[in-house]
Amino acid sequence: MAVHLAKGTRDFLPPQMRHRLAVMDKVRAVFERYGFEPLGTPAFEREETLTGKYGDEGEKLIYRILKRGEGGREGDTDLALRYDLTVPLARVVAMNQDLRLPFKRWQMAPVWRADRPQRGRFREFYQCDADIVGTTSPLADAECLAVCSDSLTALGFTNYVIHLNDRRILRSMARMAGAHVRETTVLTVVDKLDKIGADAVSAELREAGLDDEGLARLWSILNIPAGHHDTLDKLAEHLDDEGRVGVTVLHEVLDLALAMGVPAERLVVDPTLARGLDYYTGPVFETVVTEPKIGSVSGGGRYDGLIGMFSGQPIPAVGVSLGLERLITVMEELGMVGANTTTADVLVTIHAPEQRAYALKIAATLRVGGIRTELFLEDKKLKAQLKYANARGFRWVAFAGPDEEAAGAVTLKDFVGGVQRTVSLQDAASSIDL
RNA sequence: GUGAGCAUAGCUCAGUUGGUUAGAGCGUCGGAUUGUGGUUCCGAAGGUCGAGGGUUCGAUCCCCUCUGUUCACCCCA
Repeated sequence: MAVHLAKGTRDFLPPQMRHRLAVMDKVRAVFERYGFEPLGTPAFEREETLTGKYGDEGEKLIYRILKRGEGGREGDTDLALRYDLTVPLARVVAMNQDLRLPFKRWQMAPVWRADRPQRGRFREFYQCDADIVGTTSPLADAECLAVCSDSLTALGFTNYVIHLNDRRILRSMARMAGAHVRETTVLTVVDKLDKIGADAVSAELREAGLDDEGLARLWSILNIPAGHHDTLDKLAEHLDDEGRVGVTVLHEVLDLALAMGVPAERLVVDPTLARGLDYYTGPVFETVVTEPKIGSVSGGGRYDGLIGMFSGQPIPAVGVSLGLERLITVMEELGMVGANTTTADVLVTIHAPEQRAYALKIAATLRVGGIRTELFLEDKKLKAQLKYANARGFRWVAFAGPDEEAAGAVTLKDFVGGVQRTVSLQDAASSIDL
């Protein structure tokens, strides 16, 4: 029994797989409702495609693939598993400059990260992405927020909040705190605010080299309560020119998202939201659910410089990514998962070896009639076959003994009402109402 | 990369202050007369008590190492 899964990976048995597919179907329906088109890319990319895009922390988590042959034995790598779906998209856009812009694509696929697994975190997980390439219009940013909100609503979530900020606001904020301190240091510490509290944040920042004046300026910004335009107005008073550009853009994105139907209480401007990925340049956002505490279920933002890293031609883009397993973990905890049902609706029994040919005919007839039909594959008593049907969650059982066969009929039993009736073979499919 | 906990049947867990045949519930399989499920009853299969080493007359139980796993930090979906 020394058989194990690779760390951070999982099998999905039929009940889980059904649920995953149902979730993906709902999200995909939302993506397509907004006009996003499907895209597929390889599981692995050339190493240099992925490196230098995610920042130091992210880069460490990239799975690299050894070279085939001699180089591999020496530890050389030249390929890497995709870390997200955004960088591969940027590569696709750079390689297909005849794409008509704006290009809107969705993609749902596994990505891999060499992380230490824990609750809601895996080494292989699915991202559900929707991105808009080729426009700087804040309409695109707002649409990503709307898609995110609609997806969560479609899945039945009611307790999520999308936190919105802007990379330029964050940069400006760090600058106001003290130009001599590294921006990322400030943002990393600030990001921990809700976890470790204000005092600990101050202590860490002072340790990082912030003086009292800088700290005071920083806190006057961080203490601005999360909200809507009021938050942005106050932010503008404390930031420099670049920060105010971010503020202006967020005013617009916020208005547009609300106009697109994102509920006001599900969207909030949050000056403390920082995002780690290097490639973001403008608005950034992250969705958290208030009930089970489990990181974020979705994240995204604008990355106007990424595609240019591949093609030299700067092409703006913005996108949102939903984490499938995060969504599912939350849904499971909240009891949002539906009942477990079999794939087929009807089980056709084989009454006795003499009726086997007739049973096959029944199954074939039902299938032609569009009914999802499973045939019992073993030689067992009717009782055992019914037990099987019940245990597996079939709603209907079809059986035919010598009497039915002689009459060209079939008996259909509905487990729900416990009633059964015998109908002609032609009428069988239409007699099953689900 | 850092820290802590856990590891007994397919699953969830008991248990032995170290002592002859390690238990339960659920699940699985079979049975309760002739062509009928869910409930009930009866029965069966299934464990080298994570792996290796040590202490001991004797270890599933104590010690060490390893592996797996969970949770937290970092970071993130």
